[in-house]
Amino acid sequence: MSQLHTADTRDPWQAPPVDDGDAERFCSTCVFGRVCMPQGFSKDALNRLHCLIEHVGPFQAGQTIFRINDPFSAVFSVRAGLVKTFVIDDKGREQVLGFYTPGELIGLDAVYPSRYPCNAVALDTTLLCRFSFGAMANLAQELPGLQQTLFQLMSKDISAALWGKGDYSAEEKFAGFLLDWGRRLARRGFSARNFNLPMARTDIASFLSLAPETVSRVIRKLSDDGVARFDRREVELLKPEALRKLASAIPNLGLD
Amino acid sequence: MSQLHTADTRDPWQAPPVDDGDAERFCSTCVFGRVCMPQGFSKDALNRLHCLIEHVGPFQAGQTIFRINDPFSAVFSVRAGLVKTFVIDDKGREQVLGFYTPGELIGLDAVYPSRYPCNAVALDTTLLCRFSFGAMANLAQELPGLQQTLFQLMSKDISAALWGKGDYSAEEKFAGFLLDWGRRLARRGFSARNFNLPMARTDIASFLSLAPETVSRVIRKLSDDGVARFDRREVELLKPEALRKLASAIPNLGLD
DNA sequence: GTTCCGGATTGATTGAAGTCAAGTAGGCGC
DNA sequence: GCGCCTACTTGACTTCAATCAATCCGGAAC
Repeated sequence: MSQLHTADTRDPWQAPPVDDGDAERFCSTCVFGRVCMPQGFSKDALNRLHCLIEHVGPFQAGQTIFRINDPFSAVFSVRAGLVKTFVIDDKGREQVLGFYTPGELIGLDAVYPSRYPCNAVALDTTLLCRFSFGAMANLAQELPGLQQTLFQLMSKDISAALWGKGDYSAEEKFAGFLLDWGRRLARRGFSARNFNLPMARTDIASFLSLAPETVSRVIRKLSDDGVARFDRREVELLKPEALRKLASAIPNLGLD
Repeated sequence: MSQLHTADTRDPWQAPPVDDGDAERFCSTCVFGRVCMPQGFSKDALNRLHCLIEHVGPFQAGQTIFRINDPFSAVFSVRAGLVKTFVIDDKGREQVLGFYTPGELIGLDAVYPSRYPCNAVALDTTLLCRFSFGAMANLAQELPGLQQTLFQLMSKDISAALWGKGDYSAEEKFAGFLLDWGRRLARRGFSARNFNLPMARTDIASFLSLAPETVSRVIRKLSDDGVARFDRREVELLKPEALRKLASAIPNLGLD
């Protein structure tokens, strides 16, 4: 593939590393923020750390970041955009495992089998930071803080994976999803009341193990009840308390 | 509480550390086996490692090992017996999160919040190894192999937590559960065809997000179809292939 | 503007599993 | 042995969400 394509269609993996001076803007909300940003680590360590981080992208909506069974070598932090991970079951139906918004980390579940256990695709124009896991682990050998960060991130992912286990009504699941999404955006300084649900209804439905029609009906019901206002993919939570009450059936498993 | 009770009712936490020379028997199947057993580590490291491992128990069936929100300091490896972890939702209903059979590790999901995110109780007379996580992490700082083991175990737990996510029929879920349980027993050298399901039907039901009645009916159906034979809690898989076909709907997410 | 298309919504019907209620069977203490 | 208690099973009925089928709507291309 030629390098002379437009920026939008070139192979995202071939994009040159960029230093666009946006560390403040992006890295401050990244889960690795405290690792990458110059505080607490020696200049030497930081230099080595920066050598093992690579900016990749942009990926356009629909482009694959990794495929199930690809050999594992790196985890990815979302800098901008949106990523979903999913598997395909034996009947060809897609099961969405997670959505990743800027600041969140993808791929820690691939460490053990040394292969990615799922597929990851961009749902929107997406920029990523690629962290070589082997190099990270080596560095963690010398930096207790980094080791601890990795342990914590992985531990958190266990709890996150357990989220929603149990049989809950469609309304409870969706309420929990809305609140969770708002909370994650709020971490980056956005409103937790007024936000965008940038993924397709079908993907939300798959993630919650519901039919798209059911999601539609739940949205209708929440609108009718005045609990939230939906306009296309925009959401405004009018009665967060009502949502919290609905979602309270779902245990939180140590997620903040 | 007096130390003069019978062995069976004394506080399990007060049991003195034992060196019953059973390392070969128990530790060889433990997930930490290669860590605890003298291979690849210096004598010094091993001594320090053994200092941070404590044998606890026996816990009798029904006894609590830790409670949700207890401050986290250690992970536990099951030496003998059976443990279940669970949370209680806001309506007082129990959601079982996992069962742990000898050789398996409990508590890695507690690292991040530094509190246990669930309860753990013994379902049978249970012996545990208690590993101080802080001490482990310190040691991992010097032993790359130990650090890698911890990363792998945590990564595996992420995939394990994701198991069964998706909407599957009661029969598919139960078939997957049977095969998974057999596989885990097989790791310890037991038969994967002929084994015991030592937990209550209610607990299996909760784990699979089914009603106990539904589990009963699925068992009945599998019996009628000649797929497996059930006698009380004993199981014999007569047509493992049929089970595998049923369970094939559930993606395996990198579990062996 | 008009057309086309895919995602989203709505309605009608079905079906799998939950609930409720009753009955059975082991295991244990006496 | 007997009774009791708990776990499990079975049957009848209900319900929530899936499925099937028909629109609807908004955005992109022309």
